[in-house]
Amino acid sequence: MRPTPHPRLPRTFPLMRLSRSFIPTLKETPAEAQIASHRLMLRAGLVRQVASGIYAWLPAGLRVLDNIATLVREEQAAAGAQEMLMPTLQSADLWRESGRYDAYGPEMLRIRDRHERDLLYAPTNEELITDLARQTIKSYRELPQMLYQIQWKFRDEVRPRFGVMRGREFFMKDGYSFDRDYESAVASYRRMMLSYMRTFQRMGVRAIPMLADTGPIGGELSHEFIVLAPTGESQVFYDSTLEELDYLKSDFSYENHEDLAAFHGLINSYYAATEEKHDEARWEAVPAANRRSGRGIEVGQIFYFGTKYSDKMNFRVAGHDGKTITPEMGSYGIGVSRLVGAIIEASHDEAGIIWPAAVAPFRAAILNLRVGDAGCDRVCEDIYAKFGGAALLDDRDERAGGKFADADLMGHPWQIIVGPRGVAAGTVELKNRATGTREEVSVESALSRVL
RNA sequence: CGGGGCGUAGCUCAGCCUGGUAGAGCACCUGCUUUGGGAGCAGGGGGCCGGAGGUUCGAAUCCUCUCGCCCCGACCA
Repeated sequence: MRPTPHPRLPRTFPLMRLSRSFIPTLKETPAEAQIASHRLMLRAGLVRQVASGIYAWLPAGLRVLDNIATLVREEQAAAGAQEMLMPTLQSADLWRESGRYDAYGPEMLRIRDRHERDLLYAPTNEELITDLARQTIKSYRELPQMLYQIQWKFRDEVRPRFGVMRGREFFMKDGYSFDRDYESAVASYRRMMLSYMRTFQRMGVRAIPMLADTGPIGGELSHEFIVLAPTGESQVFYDSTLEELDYLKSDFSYENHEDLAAFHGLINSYYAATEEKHDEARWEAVPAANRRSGRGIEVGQIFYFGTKYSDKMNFRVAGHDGKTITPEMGSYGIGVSRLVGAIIEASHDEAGIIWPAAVAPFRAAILNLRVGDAGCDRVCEDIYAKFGGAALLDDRDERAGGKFADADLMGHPWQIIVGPRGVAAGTVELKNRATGTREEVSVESALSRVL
């Protein structure tokens, strides 16, 4: 049988038979993992730690990473952002221009090549993107521009922890806007914010936008997007209405400035703040039933920073009247690898992960409870072929209990359980991981429910 | 970077105090029995006891140094 591409994945995977797969699940919890998502990622065979804060992504984990990245790409495209790819290793000279080479501190990983030139492993890319923009963009008529990449970054954290959520190497979408003036920059900012809300909603997590500290620039043009997780870096407070808003059904247009302003106003009309910006008086004004508080992990952040980099790096273009103007910039991040951990923190139980369908490595697991039984094998292969790579077939010569436990652990949204009893009756059992519901259904009905 | 802890089989750990040449459970391999929520019996493979140096007739065990990992704090896309 020829490999079939996963319908949603940019990568082509081979068919996934568990008996032939590299998905090393662990019955026991590795000693180094303390929190749920870290434990479950190791146990479900998604990642293996290579060094402190650095992980190898195994086949199932890579699928999740890809699914998240695909959702990000689709929503970035919808908002008009263009994807590109920047190098991880960069010359220190660019960073000396902005002054950040010295300002950044020991979190920046510095490297020296054979010619004794200073390099660094980029933790973010304002310098590089500004350099590319200034080489190319000469007129206000070439603005606005919205560019992004999804690339590995490195921050040499003093103390990496919580697995992939606070690692040193991380996979992140970083985007940058260039605009001719403040008004246009604000529209770019709001456009990204709307795109973020749609992106997170499609992933099956509710990331709450919170006003972040904007430093000397001020205004309401920096937000952090936070998912509740016990291991979060800050205490957060918000109005639960922010969990209910449906941005996918809303018809805010990316092109219409009034729509964008209305959207921004809607978000800011509900209370949401981290510990540092918490305001007791405003909190008291939130209806008691709507108050939500807890630890929160940041999965995205956006900010407008005006001409901070364009000015320092001498990025100028010709304006409408022929005079020189300095483009206004913003930057926009989504922690793709961090989201894998954050989603698990938000969606798991005693038995394992509960994947939201949009990011699950496999839509379903097909459990063959009696490998070698002609009927079971035939039904399983039939179902499996129809999934075209989107399902995982557990064809291992294992006991039923072990298959159930692994399927629960790996968190597939659906389990299609094929046993001799059902096969004789022409049915399979369909289990929903999230609700735990199991029902006897025909093969056709199982397929139509899951596919 | 301050404080604490841990490195022994793929995983979880015992052994270390009181030195005598390496263990358990799970996993893995073979056979038989079993077969719908991590089976049973029998047999088997697998460890430079993180690394280096020292003390000793003898070191997983004692001493020194070193590397790695984890936890608390400060920090944190």
